[in-house]
Amino acid sequence: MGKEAQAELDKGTGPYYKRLAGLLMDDIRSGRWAVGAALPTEKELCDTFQVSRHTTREALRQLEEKGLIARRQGSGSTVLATSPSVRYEQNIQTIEDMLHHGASTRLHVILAQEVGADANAYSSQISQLAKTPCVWVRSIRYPRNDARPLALVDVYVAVRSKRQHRQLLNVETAAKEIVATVDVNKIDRIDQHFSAIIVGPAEAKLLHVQAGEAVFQILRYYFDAAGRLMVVAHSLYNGGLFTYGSTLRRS
Amino acid sequence: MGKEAQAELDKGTGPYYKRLAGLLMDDIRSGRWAVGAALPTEKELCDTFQVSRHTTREALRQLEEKGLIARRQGSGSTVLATSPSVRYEQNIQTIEDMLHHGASTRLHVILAQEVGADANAYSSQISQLAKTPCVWVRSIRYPRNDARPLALVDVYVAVRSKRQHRQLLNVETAAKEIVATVDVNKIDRIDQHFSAIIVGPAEAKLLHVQAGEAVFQILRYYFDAAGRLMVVAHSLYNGGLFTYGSTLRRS
DNA sequence: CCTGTTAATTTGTCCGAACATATTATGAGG
DNA sequence: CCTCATAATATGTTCGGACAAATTAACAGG
Repeated sequence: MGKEAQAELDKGTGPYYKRLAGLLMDDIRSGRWAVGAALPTEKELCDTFQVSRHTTREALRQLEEKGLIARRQGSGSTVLATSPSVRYEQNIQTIEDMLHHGASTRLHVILAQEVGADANAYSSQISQLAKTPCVWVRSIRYPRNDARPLALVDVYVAVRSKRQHRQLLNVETAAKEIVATVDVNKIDRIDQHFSAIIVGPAEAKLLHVQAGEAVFQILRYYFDAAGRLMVVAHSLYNGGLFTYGSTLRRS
Repeated sequence: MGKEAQAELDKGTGPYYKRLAGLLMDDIRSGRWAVGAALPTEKELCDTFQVSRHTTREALRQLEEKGLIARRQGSGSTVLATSPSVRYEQNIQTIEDMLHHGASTRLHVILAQEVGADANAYSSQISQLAKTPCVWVRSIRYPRNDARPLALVDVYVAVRSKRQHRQLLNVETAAKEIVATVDVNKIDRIDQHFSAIIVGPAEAKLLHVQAGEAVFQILRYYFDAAGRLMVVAHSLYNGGLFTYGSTLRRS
């Protein structure tokens, strides 16, 4: 029985574990094992292909890295997908990096207060999803060497500690506290929504643009590893001064 | 000499290879080995920490996966970075996925022609960067069940084969050919630029919106694995009908 | 001094074995 | 029939050894 399988491996080129991984990928793609179904055990693969457990495990590791299978100690391996998902990744060191705000801009907090769940859609989402009080911090972002406002940023933070609460309500320390909350090391997932809208009169005044101008709106939801909504950030960028750029690389 | 190092390992908890990986990460972060410098060889690590080569290799594999070191057969391991870069990734199956255009929209090509390097900024970039002829395909994207145009899409394709050239210049087949060119399996990097602008009269007419409305502009550059610019796509979305959303996950 | 060959070094691949740990199946007892 | 302890199963961790393949260092010859 294992004779033919072993011959199959010998046909290929390169390391055995890669050949085995390739064969298993072909089998998965062709539907030999459905998504959710169990793969043969390591021992069975060893016997079938006449290779050591080390080689088998190395092959399975390849499949795992490609996101094709999941392995569970004591249980076995199951098929997750029939073809490797193509992933593009964004490399960032800080959230500020992502927003392209480094030392080149400065943030001026103009308002920091606690809001109820009925204040607006964002605060209600925070209150409902995070089940904590919500603090609203409004600030204006200016480019360095330019007096014209770059963006109006409304941040809604789910308060998780007394200290955080105190820092957020202080106009002097709110910005720093937000950056600490939206630390890359704490944030697991970011949902982003980009759109173009015509600015309303109130926001236009704050952005120093004429009502009826185009503004670039970014709405971001920050979640931690536990899936808890930490922060909602609503930014309105002066359309003429700002474009958002990002690079996605295949991983 | 190795006694203290071994004791260091025994202090921790969990598998040895993880402890060793942790110790090495600490050392790298603290600058014990500068970026670009060589790590101790596997044998040296084995002797120092009194573990088998398998354990050492597993630890080094962890560092490699985090992008902290590079390993080269015959040469050794060198430090790439002092701290793991935080990476957020976007999972997509097709580029259409990324654009949130599935079966829910249809594309109508209205123009397909070859353009010179002097036609506009995009075609000149194509011609200069890709050093090939450039075909310009203009199309309108409609939502299903809606006659109002969703977007005006100008695509500039670097022509790389006679067949591709023929397909692109045919209004019937251009769309399909573009999708084939911008296949996820061929595209290695995507540069994106988002902005909000006030639509000009010509584009407004095509989008069936009033001049002076806000439109959402996305400019995308698609590069293949060799770093060659394959396609430039310039999209103008009806601001009222479209928002672009994406989810970034930590990897 | 430069060059091409050889030897030493270093990581990559592969095998065999053993025990640890998590999960699942079994079965006795209520 | 349900529950809980036990056994069987499967992956995880770790050791030891051996050879392959790539790189680098040493060296002899021109």
